[in-house]
Amino acid sequence: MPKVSPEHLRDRRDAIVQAARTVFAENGFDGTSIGEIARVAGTSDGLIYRYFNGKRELLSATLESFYAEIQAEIAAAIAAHSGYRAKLASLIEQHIRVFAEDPGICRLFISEVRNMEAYVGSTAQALNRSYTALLTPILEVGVAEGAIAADIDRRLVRDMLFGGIEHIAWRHISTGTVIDIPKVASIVTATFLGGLSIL
Amino acid sequence: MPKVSPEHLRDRRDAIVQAARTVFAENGFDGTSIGEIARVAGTSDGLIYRYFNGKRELLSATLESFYAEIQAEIAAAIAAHSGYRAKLASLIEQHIRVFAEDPGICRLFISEVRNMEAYVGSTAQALNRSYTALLTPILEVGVAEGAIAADIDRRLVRDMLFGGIEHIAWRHISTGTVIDIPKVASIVTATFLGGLSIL
Amino acid sequence: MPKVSPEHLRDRRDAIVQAARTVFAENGFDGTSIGEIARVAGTSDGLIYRYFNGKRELLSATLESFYAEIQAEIAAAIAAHSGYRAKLASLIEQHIRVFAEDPGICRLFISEVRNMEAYVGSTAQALNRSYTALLTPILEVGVAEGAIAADIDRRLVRDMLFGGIEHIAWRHISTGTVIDIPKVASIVTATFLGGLSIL
Amino acid sequence: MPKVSPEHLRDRRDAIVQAARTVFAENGFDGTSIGEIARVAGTSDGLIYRYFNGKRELLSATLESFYAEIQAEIAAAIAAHSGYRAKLASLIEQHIRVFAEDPGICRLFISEVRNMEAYVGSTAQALNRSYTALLTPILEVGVAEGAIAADIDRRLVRDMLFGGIEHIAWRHISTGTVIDIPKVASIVTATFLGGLSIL
DNA sequence: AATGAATGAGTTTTCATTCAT
DNA sequence: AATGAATGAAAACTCATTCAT
Repeated sequence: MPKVSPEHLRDRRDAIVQAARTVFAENGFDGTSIGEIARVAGTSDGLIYRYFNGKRELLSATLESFYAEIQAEIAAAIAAHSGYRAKLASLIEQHIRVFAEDPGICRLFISEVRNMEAYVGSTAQALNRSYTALLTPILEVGVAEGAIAADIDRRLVRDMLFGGIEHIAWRHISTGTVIDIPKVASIVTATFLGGLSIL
Repeated sequence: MPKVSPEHLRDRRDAIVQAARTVFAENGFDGTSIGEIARVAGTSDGLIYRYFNGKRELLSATLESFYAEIQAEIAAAIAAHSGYRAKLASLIEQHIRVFAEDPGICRLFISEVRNMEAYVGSTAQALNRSYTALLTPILEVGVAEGAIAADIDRRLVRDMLFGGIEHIAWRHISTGTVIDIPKVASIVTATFLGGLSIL
Repeated sequence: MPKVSPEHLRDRRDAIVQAARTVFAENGFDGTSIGEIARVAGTSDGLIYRYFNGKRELLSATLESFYAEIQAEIAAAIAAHSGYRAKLASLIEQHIRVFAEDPGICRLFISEVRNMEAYVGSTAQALNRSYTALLTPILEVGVAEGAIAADIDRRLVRDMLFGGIEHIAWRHISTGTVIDIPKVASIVTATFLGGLSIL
Repeated sequence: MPKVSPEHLRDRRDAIVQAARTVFAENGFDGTSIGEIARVAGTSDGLIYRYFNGKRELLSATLESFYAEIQAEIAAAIAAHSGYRAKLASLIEQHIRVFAEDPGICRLFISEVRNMEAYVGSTAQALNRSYTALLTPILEVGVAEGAIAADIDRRLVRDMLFGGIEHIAWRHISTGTVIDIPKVASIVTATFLGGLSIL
């Protein structure tokens, strides 16, 4: 008979992850101390080590939580549209929105995650793969529609698209200018639609 | 009559910058200690502070050295071609090459520099701006040729292009796969040529 | 239910302050390293920063502990006598005794505290003010008794008295000669009684 | 045949001492770096070590220069008056003036010199002794005049007088209030005249 | 004589992590 | 399960001093 209910444990864990997300986003990985996270989460330093095997693992969990949150959301948005063009437009707009609305995580991802010692094979990488893989079925629809060449390099497109958006978002974050999401989304969409099309 | 020849000073400085470039590239900014750089440069910790006002300034100098090295090179490559399409293809190929050939700096730039507290207005930003600005005149040629719409958002294109390439390069770096530069360059070029074209 | 008893915490803190008192007194503020204090206190460097926000604050705590110790003692001695002359004599003798018996702190106070960047408004200043203020009511008694002019500059007297004693004590400390407390006290007392008297 | 004239050497030395005086007075002993003194003196770090065997010795030279400057001055002022009372008044006023006009050195002396490891037997001590010894002949005049008891403890009086003035001056320095020299001097003088007198 | 580059020891401070309670 | 005291290993940075030039 556990003194503490599983729900309680789950809540504790969530509280820690939530706190970590806030603080990591604000100060970056190296700029964040476990103590600060504990303070924000309302727990003790030590407890964090019961739930996570160190700072790095907590970062993974943080990103996992972030991706879990956005991925379903974006998948739904894509599913709500039909046709290659509309789906692509939807993905681009949603993705820009995510970066624009949570610059902290955006920054965290850019500056820390890619750098993770063991990025290859890491949870973070898997999550990112899974996330960017949202693009693949859209491309398949495009191929099926005959709008895109069948032999297109899917991963290359993925990189171009997400990398481009990342830079755009980052520029706005770092200069502090507001991003006009629909407008930017439509330009990016048009560029890629044009670039990928079979003439 | 200086006691130590200017060449000597210059060499020392270069050695430090070179060492910093290596170590920063390997371990990132926070992951690098001045002591490690000193060790690699064959100097003492203290001396580094004679040449640079702290770690941050050393990072700036490192990036400066990197950009100085590549910028002229790429500018020359672009100048060697005429016509919007050829120039753009040249820029893209050269840029991919840079990232592919110096993954360490690539990673450093991605993971640290963007994050610099004072990125806006920093040396690093200025250098990067100056570097990516290589694209602008090419776009102007495209506009002049009537291939690109005159009201195109230059900065957006810049972000899309360099961001996309960064991601492509990063994927190869992080997965350890060799990048087929000419092939990737041609795909990227084709995509952008298509995407930017006035139909 | 704290994991560590409050007594333990208190003891730790006291041990650190005690150690600091010893080492500061021996080597002065700048001449003392946190590491040395930690060694003497039997703790680690890091722990000291849990109890005090840096070296300066530890110095404050050290002086606080010192003043707390002597002030009540001297106040009691003064209260035990009646009449302006007897009270003044008592204060002077006790003060000389303090300096003579704890030359280290005496030296610390003279050489470091006065110099504290933010002496004005600092804890140290407040403590010292509170301590030297022991003289004021005695002077009031003297005025009431008609022995001292009512318009006497109390602060000036305070400075003359405590400054004079400080020098006397210091000379003995620095030359290593034993101070004959009753004798010196009686001379100083006589001088001030004479000097302050209304003829 | 020296390339550099003795005058030049002397000037160099003086420039260094002068610079040291300024900087030490401003920042204290530990707060001053040789480099800073060299910068102010317009020389190199290394040269200072040709003239002085280290920082400590430079401090000694600095104080020596200071005392040499004021001692003759005060001695002259005393000699200009006759009679025990007038001479004492003159000494007190001049001494207060010195402290009030050069708070930096005052602070330096208080905070650093007394603390010198080898204070006893040090140059600094000798200088201070020689300086405060200006009081002794005045007391002898007082004894000769029958105004002061012959068996008075000269050193005790010395300490009381100079210590008292030091505190008064320090209070004004640290609180930033202007000291009314003639007024303070007259009060101090009156107090000591009263206190030392044979009734 | 003069320089100032070079050293390297020393300092304060921070923090991930552990573990007794 | 939870705490938070305790550790100890860095790490950035400073500076007195030396010495080649």
